[in-house]
Order: sequence, then C-alpha cells, then structure tokens
Amino acid sequence: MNIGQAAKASGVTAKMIRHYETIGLIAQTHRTEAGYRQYTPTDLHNLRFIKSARSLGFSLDDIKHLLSLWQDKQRASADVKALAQHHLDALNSKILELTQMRDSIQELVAHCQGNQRPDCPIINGLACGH
Amino acid sequence: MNIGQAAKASGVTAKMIRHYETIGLIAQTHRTEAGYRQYTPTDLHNLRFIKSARSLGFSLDDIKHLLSLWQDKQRASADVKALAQHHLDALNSKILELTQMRDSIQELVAHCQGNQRPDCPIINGLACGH
DNA sequence: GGTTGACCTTACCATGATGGGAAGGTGAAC
DNA sequence: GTTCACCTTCCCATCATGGTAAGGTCAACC
Repeated sequence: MNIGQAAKASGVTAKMIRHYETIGLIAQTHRTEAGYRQYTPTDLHNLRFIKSARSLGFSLDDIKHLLSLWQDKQRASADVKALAQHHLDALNSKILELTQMRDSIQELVAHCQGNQRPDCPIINGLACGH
Repeated sequence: MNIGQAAKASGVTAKMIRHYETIGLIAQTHRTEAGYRQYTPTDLHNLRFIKSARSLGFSLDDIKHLLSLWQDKQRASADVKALAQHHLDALNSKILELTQMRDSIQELVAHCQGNQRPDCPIINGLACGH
C-alpha cells in the first residue's frame, strides 16, 4: 500500500505521515526498490490511532507516549489516565482563557452601535486598558 | 525613555517591542547617538493598546487594522465592530472545538479505573476511533 | 583611570503542527 | 512511447514568542 492510499485510509495526509516518520513517531516503513514507502494494515492501525488522538487535541509528544502505552501490554491504566487527565486540565485552562476573552469582547461588541459615527466603545475599551 | 522602561510600563517585552517595530506594527522610534531606541508617552499609549488587544486574543494583523482605525478620527464604528465580531466568531468556534475535545476526553477518563491493570477505556477509545 | 553591572544593539535559531511548492524519479495505462 | 497520477527529498512559510550569543554603552563606584 502506497503512502497516498494509507493517507486516504487513515485520514492523515501523506505530508504528515512522512513528517511523523521523520520525527520518530512512527517507524520507518519498508520501501519498494524505487524507494516508495509501503504500508501494512498494522501501520494503518497506528496511523488511525494517531489521527484519533490528534482530533482529541493530544500533542505529538503525548501521542508518542500514548503509542508506547498502547503497545505495552503490561501498562497500568493509571499511567494512561494521568496523561489524559493532564491534557484535560490543559484543555480546561485554555477554554477558560478563551471564554474570558470571548466574554470581554462580547460585552464591548454589545455596546458598540456599529454605525457610521466614529464613537466606539470597543476602541475606547482597548485604549483605556478596558 | 529606553526600551526596558517602555517594556515595564506597557507590559510588552522589549523583545516584542523590537519585533513589532520590525514587522511595521509600530513606527520606528527616535534613537540616541548610541543607537538606543527612545520612547515617548505616545509610543507607550500605542504599546498599551497593543497589549490590551493581544490579551483579548486579536492577531497582530487584526491589531494593525485596529490601530489604524484608532488613529482614524473619521472611522465608522461599524468597521471596528465588524472586526471584533469576526474575532468573536473565531473565538466561539475555537471554544466549541476545544469543548468537544474536552467532553470526549472527560468521558473516557471517567470510565478509566486508573489502577495497575492494563485494561483502559482511553486507549481502547483511541484505538477504535472512539 | 579602570572595573563592574545593568542595560542596549543585531542576528540567528527554536517552538508545534501543518501546508506549499519545486525539481525530479516511477508506474501503469493507452 | 507518451501521458498522467503518483512518489521522492528539500526548503520555506505560518504565528507569536523566547533564547542565546557577541558585542557596544552608560553610570556608578573605587
């Protein structure tokens, strides 16, 4: 299976598959004589795992860790949970941060008439440290 | 006023002040004979404006636009509002995205026992496309 | 006068995940 | 034998920010 098909089947672009190989997130694959990468169903499995983890916002570093836990039949689920909990905390922090920004802007926007006159609470808010 | 004092007074690091100058977000300042940048109260005003806007998550590109609207006494508040509304929409999208990630992970974490055994719904969820 | 320490300067490199594009080789079908 | 889709590597860009290195400046103090 060529990289293009692996990309289609996994939802990871060919570009990214090569990148993941470069940074050691996935192992180097077999190559044809011409140098084309060949992917097995097992490789696809890994790529889908990475795709899932990425769509939950895990960093590639975290995913490297998750992959090794996945492969490790002796793992303690506590290790996985700790990693996920850490990411959960980070997400919550980020959401809080963005929500505060959102609320501030929303308030400014709500008070702006949005007409042809220059008077604008948004600009004023920014200028005065709101 | 040297760059260090301007940094302290505005909350923007010296590094970033230089960077903002490089990319044309702020104008080049006067220099002493030795080449030291000199900042006026007006410059400080601008830096504080930038700082405020950054802390609401506006991009430097947006801020460039906001600064010109701020300076433009003929502006229509509708233009400012449109820019802010656009950013508001982007923030809401991002918040939604992160919240969905958060909820998914939270559910996985809630079902993981987090003990010494390998069985783990988080890993399983990732492996099966959850 | 000389040293010290805090400040300034520019220039380059790094982050994290992804995309774009160029220049060139390969494979299969027609 | 050409054509077209695919593959290869390599380099550059994003975005805002930080780090570091190598070197110049200033003021104070002995």
